[in-house]
Amino acid sequence: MAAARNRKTPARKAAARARNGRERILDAAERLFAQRGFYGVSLRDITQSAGVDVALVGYHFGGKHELFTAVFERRAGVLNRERLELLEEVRRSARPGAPALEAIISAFTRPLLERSARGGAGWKSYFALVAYVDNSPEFGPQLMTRHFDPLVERFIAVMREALPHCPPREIYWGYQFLTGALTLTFAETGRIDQLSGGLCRAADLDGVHERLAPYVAAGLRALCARSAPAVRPGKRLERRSQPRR
Amino acid sequence: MAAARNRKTPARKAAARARNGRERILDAAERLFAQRGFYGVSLRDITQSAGVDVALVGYHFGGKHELFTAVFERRAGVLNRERLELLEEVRRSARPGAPALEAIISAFTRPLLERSARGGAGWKSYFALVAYVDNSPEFGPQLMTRHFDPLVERFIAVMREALPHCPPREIYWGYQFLTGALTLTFAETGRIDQLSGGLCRAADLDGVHERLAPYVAAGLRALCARSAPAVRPGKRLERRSQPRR
DNA sequence: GTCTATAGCTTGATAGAC
DNA sequence: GTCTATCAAGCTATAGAC
Repeated sequence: MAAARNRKTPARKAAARARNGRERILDAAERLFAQRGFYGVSLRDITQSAGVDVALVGYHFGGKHELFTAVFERRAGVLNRERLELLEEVRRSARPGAPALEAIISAFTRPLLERSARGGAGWKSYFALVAYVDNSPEFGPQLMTRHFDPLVERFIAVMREALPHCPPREIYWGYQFLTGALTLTFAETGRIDQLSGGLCRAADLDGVHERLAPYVAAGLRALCARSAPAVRPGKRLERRSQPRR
Repeated sequence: MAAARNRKTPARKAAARARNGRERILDAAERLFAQRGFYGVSLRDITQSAGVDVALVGYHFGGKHELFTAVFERRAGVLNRERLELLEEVRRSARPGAPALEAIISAFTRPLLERSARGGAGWKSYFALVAYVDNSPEFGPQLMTRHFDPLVERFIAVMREALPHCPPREIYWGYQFLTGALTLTFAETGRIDQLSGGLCRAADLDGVHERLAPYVAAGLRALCARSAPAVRPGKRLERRSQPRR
């Protein structure tokens, strides 16, 4: 046990091989689930693509559902840690005031778009899978809620600081519109390429990143203004002064 | 042939039964495909739920893929006709100027949200199915493009009239964000209910309707302002005058 | 138009050898 | 940890009776 630290003992070799087998199944599953959803892929498709035997899925994960969950969980932690750090950084550098809405939204989206653009094929697939899950009545409520909502709550809390006079309800709606726009982007169906005659490319995630924050920030401000007209200092607010029609 | 107009001849009875069988398959397929996607549902699930035999699918539609397409096509026509009418109405009442952005967006979304809210269970399922298809790398590019993009092009053309100084590229991106927000809304996964602690309800489509147009309009204007700073009359535009940082 | 019956595959899971 | 072998169940599609 004390002998070789950096030589591959049989135990270490076995462990390495195990990790490889397991990871290769996860990689293949990630890619295929992202393309055709949970039911559109068989365990045989996955293990064949991974170059291992079907029975390994049972050994490593239990069953198909557990494999799906494992794929979804694998990258969620890394992602959320970074996003939380970024959020705290944005808060710190804005002190003692509240951060700008654009900075908050950018901290929310940048780690995702950055990885989808330059993190490699695995990350690209992962986000397409998130798009699938987020829009699925079957998996969305369970998986998104469990793995992303704790983080989302933090972001929304900071958004409320940035929009102190805005009813929280408006911020939740604004967040839902944001996440819808974001997940459709991740799906990268290429529809916008065709629609725009090549003027926009679905794969241009940098383009999305620079546009999404101003778009969403302006949208949120419009929702707030709509439900809580700005109170001008020095003038007491007049309620119910809107025209009837 | 000339005899009974309002009595059910054998031929009429058979035709009625046929339409019922066919329509019942379509209804059941619509509901189930919306819940679990194309691969998550078997023809047996569908025909059992419709109370007919599996073989009828082959007779009426050919195969599973054709059934899926038929479900998707069935309501697209009605929808697009109404939306086009609404768009023309909005244009007419704005003449000789261009319509307000909010009015254009509302004409785009209202027929959808209205039917999803009050059109019955079939329509509700249909829009959840659209959410599935729009986010699917497999079906989206084909079905959305074919059945909705011709209409979308009309809407975008009018948006360009409403934003004459905005680069078309920005309008396409703005549209993609709109459609992402809209389709996630249709999926009605209930995630926002839980996230907001009941403050917002996914099923509150009237709430979405009144918020989506101002949100998207403000977002679009922000995108335009960003790339083409407003030219104030009486002052020639200064290009590249933005601060470096 | 509708059903029965069935052909021919593929599916997820698992017992057991190595 | 990995594979071989096998299972019962479910799948789509279709030929043919009514």
